[in-house]
Amino acid sequence: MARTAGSHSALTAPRIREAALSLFARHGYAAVSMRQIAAEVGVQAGALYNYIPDKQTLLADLMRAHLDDLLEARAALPLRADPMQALEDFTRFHIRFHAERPDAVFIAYMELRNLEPDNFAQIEALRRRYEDTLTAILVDGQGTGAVAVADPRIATMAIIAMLTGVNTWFRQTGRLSLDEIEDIYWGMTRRLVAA
Amino acid sequence: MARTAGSHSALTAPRIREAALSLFARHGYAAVSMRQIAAEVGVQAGALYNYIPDKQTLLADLMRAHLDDLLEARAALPLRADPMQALEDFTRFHIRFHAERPDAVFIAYMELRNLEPDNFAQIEALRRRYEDTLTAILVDGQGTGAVAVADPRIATMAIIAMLTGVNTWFRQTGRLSLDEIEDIYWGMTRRLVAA
DNA sequence: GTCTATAAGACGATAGAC
DNA sequence: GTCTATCGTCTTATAGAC
Repeated sequence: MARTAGSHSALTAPRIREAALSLFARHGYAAVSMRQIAAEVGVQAGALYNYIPDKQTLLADLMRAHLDDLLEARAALPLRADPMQALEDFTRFHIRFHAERPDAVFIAYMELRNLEPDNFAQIEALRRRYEDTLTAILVDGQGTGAVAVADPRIATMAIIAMLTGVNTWFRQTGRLSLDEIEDIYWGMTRRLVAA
Repeated sequence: MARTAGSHSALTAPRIREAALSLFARHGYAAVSMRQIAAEVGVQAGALYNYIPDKQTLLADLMRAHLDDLLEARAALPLRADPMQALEDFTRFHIRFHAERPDAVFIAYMELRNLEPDNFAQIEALRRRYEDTLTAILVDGQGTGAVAVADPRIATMAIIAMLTGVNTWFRQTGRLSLDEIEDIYWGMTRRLVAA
């Protein structure tokens, strides 16, 4: 990890973000020092300030980048016309996307309270936009009669909490593959909302 | 909040726990200083050490007390013989118990990573015992034919994540009462597992 | 662009007076 | 049982050499 002095900006910036993501997820934003991040990258603490204005901005940028990725990946997914097909696509996409980046997911949820008000409002707005894509599918399904839920907004929160919960126990080396997990959760989601 | 000197042990100990619970939930264990807790209680920082050996023990005790409460309250609930009735009781109990103590619930989940290994193992064992009471209901229901799930352990994690998720958005002043929320979630849980 | 050195202050925890 | 005072260490962030 030791580095020699010189110009490395193109490499150092993403390495700082990776180190911070991993350390924040493992120990929490408040418990991680700039010195720890610098040590992981292989520079001295002062050098970090060539890339980030301060620790708070680093955290907010990591969270914003994660939610931007999520919304972009979601938007790239073709939206099938049949509501139950659209819901299946959402379910599988959500599980897979979140399983692939557990550190970012963990931080985006756990460190909300460490955001200053402006940053908090921005991040929450992005999260809400993602939730709304699921609510839209459920409302559409109610229109066609394929979906029957007491309250689409509550069902949205329930489904997202259920699916994101996979991250609390999923390990690549576990007894179930991600494909199998997707199948099981799609089965539960389908029954949860089907008319 | 100012206090005069003297003997207050019977009052001070629970006040320290309440202050720590509230501050840890709001800002996170690592971000809260002993001086902040002391200020909330109305004593100087040094005085806290008449009641707690150190900050880590304070955190572990709060989490253990919460899970002990949870297991005790669950055990006090009569277990109805019919699996779907037992599941309804579990669903309503879980939502109500968790909605009544959001700070403790938040801490018990968010601060696991700040526990030293011994404390972590203890807390996780308690949590697992609680989860197992739900798995037992589902397995029982599979036996009678009332329940059909692909995997009782996965269904357990899915249901608990879904129900605990209420705490991320529920506010006493919101548009739905806790009774209404219980009804909606019981409807979703029932459909999720019903044969 | 990274280094060393440092400013200015907060941290957990303890000692001894009362 | 709580106070004041303090120890030794750590913190974020900056300044100036190279």
